[in-house]
Amino acid sequence: MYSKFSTFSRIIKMNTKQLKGHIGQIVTLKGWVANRRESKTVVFINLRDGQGMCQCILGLEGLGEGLFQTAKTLGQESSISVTGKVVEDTRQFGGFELNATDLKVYQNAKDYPISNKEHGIEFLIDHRHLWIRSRRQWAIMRVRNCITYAIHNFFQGQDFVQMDAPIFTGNAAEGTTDLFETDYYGKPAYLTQSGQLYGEAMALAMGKIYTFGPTFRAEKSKTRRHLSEFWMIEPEMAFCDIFENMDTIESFLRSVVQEVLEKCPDELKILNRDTSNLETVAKKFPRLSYDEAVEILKGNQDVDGKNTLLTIEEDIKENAVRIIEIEEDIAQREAAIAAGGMKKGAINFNQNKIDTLKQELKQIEEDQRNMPQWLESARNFEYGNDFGGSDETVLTRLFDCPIMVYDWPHEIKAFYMKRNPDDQRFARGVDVLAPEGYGEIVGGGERETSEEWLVEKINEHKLPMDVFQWYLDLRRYGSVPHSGFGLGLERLVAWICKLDHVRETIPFPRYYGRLEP
RNA sequence: GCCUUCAUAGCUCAGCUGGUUAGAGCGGUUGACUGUUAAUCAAUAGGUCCCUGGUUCGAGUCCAGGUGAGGGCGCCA
Repeated sequence: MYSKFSTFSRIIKMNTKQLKGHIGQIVTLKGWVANRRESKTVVFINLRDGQGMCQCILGLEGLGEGLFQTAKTLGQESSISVTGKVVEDTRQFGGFELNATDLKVYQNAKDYPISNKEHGIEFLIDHRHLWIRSRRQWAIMRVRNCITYAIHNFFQGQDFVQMDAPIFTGNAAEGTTDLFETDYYGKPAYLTQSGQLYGEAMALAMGKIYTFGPTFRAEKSKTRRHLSEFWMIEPEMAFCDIFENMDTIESFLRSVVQEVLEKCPDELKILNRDTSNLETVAKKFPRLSYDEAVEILKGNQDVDGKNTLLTIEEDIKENAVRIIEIEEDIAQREAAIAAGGMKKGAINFNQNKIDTLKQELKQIEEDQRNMPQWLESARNFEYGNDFGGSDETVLTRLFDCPIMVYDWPHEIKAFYMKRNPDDQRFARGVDVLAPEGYGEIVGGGERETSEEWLVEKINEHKLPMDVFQWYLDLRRYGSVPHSGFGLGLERLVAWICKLDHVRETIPFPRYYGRLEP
């Protein structure tokens, strides 16, 4: 309010999140036209400014003839500034609207490509630079931001030191996955697939550390769970065994989810997220050994009186019933439209309903094609193998919160995993599987401490010994029990927002075949 | 790499066992309407039916190959 220009002092610049407490005052909002409707003497504009939304009433009376005519021509996503009086209106998103007395147009945009109608994924991804402006994407990006903040919050609050691991690496560390090769001053270098080995070194320097950085994998995966470039959080803790590690993972995930629930209720509402499926993180996460998990997966052991295979079979039957329902619904609506005599508004409504139903139908039909294969895979699961994506979905079907699977056959885990001293068949790895079909969001474990064992494993995996000499130094000088894990940020965002694809969790996704925009 | 589904207007989709001039809704444009939430109502413009070849009197529709996309498996977070 401090201004030597008394004539300007009554006008306050602010964003749409700050309107509360300014009812009756004249304020200025700057933003973009998200939507516009008009009648003879009034134009309604949904103004978005990145913080939120506010409906602005641009009336002939308040603006005068000239500005009112301008307001009528504004296209979607025009950039404007509106001055007016703040009025409470509980019907509006945010609870307020602005009665305009002045309008400034930065640019009158024409033919904005993304309409309020539904679009296909290919079109939207091609327009990702604009798509991120839309309501749903706005909500996702804000949840992602909240999650990022909550992650730092958790670790910083527990005296972890954040470190940045190198992105260029000289060797394919774990040897398994396909890496992106680049030219590094004439030598081949690879984009990192994990900062873990460097994290271990840093943990022995700092006690507790976490990395938060990009990760690159050149896997030609075409699934809703994979990206070529994604962000991973990798904590590493000295003097920590697998059970303390699991305790940390559990309180970490619980803390992040609860912070999102607390800080992003509006965003989760926009996403139609049923938050009761997130509140379950308050419960103790079930911890299953690999052996137990296999028994449940194969249907030999029930959980709370429910059987995995029978439950999936029931899901398939329910889907079949739903398909018939949808087909009948569509047929009825199409017949009603074809019969004629329907008002245009009613036709429009039914047409939209048909579109939505068809979308749902496509999705269910796809599930129906895939689910029998999942059942087959679960039934024929061979003890000793790693779980596949579908096995994770089948296994987690019976749980409503994340579960932890630990003590895996050592042959299928990375060379640096510690053997269970009580049973040499197993390595002390742990995977966290999210509910609702999201699968593995965390992979981690306790690390091998013995130089001798590590050398044996490196040879067994046929990895080049020379590049691991620095890593073996960590076992030569003050080796201690230590553990850590890796969390896939995008998979966590996808689960918390309940998205059907990780590509919506990151501003500009990079995945097989996609490099633009 | 394997399996599977698909490609028609700017967008989302119909188009049946091959048959005259290619259909709807949304969006665009023009007009009507004091309060709308993807407003409503009327009029109007808008097409290389992904590409190449084949079958046929006749192909958006059938067949073969190609290209592009969605999804599942493998691999993984």
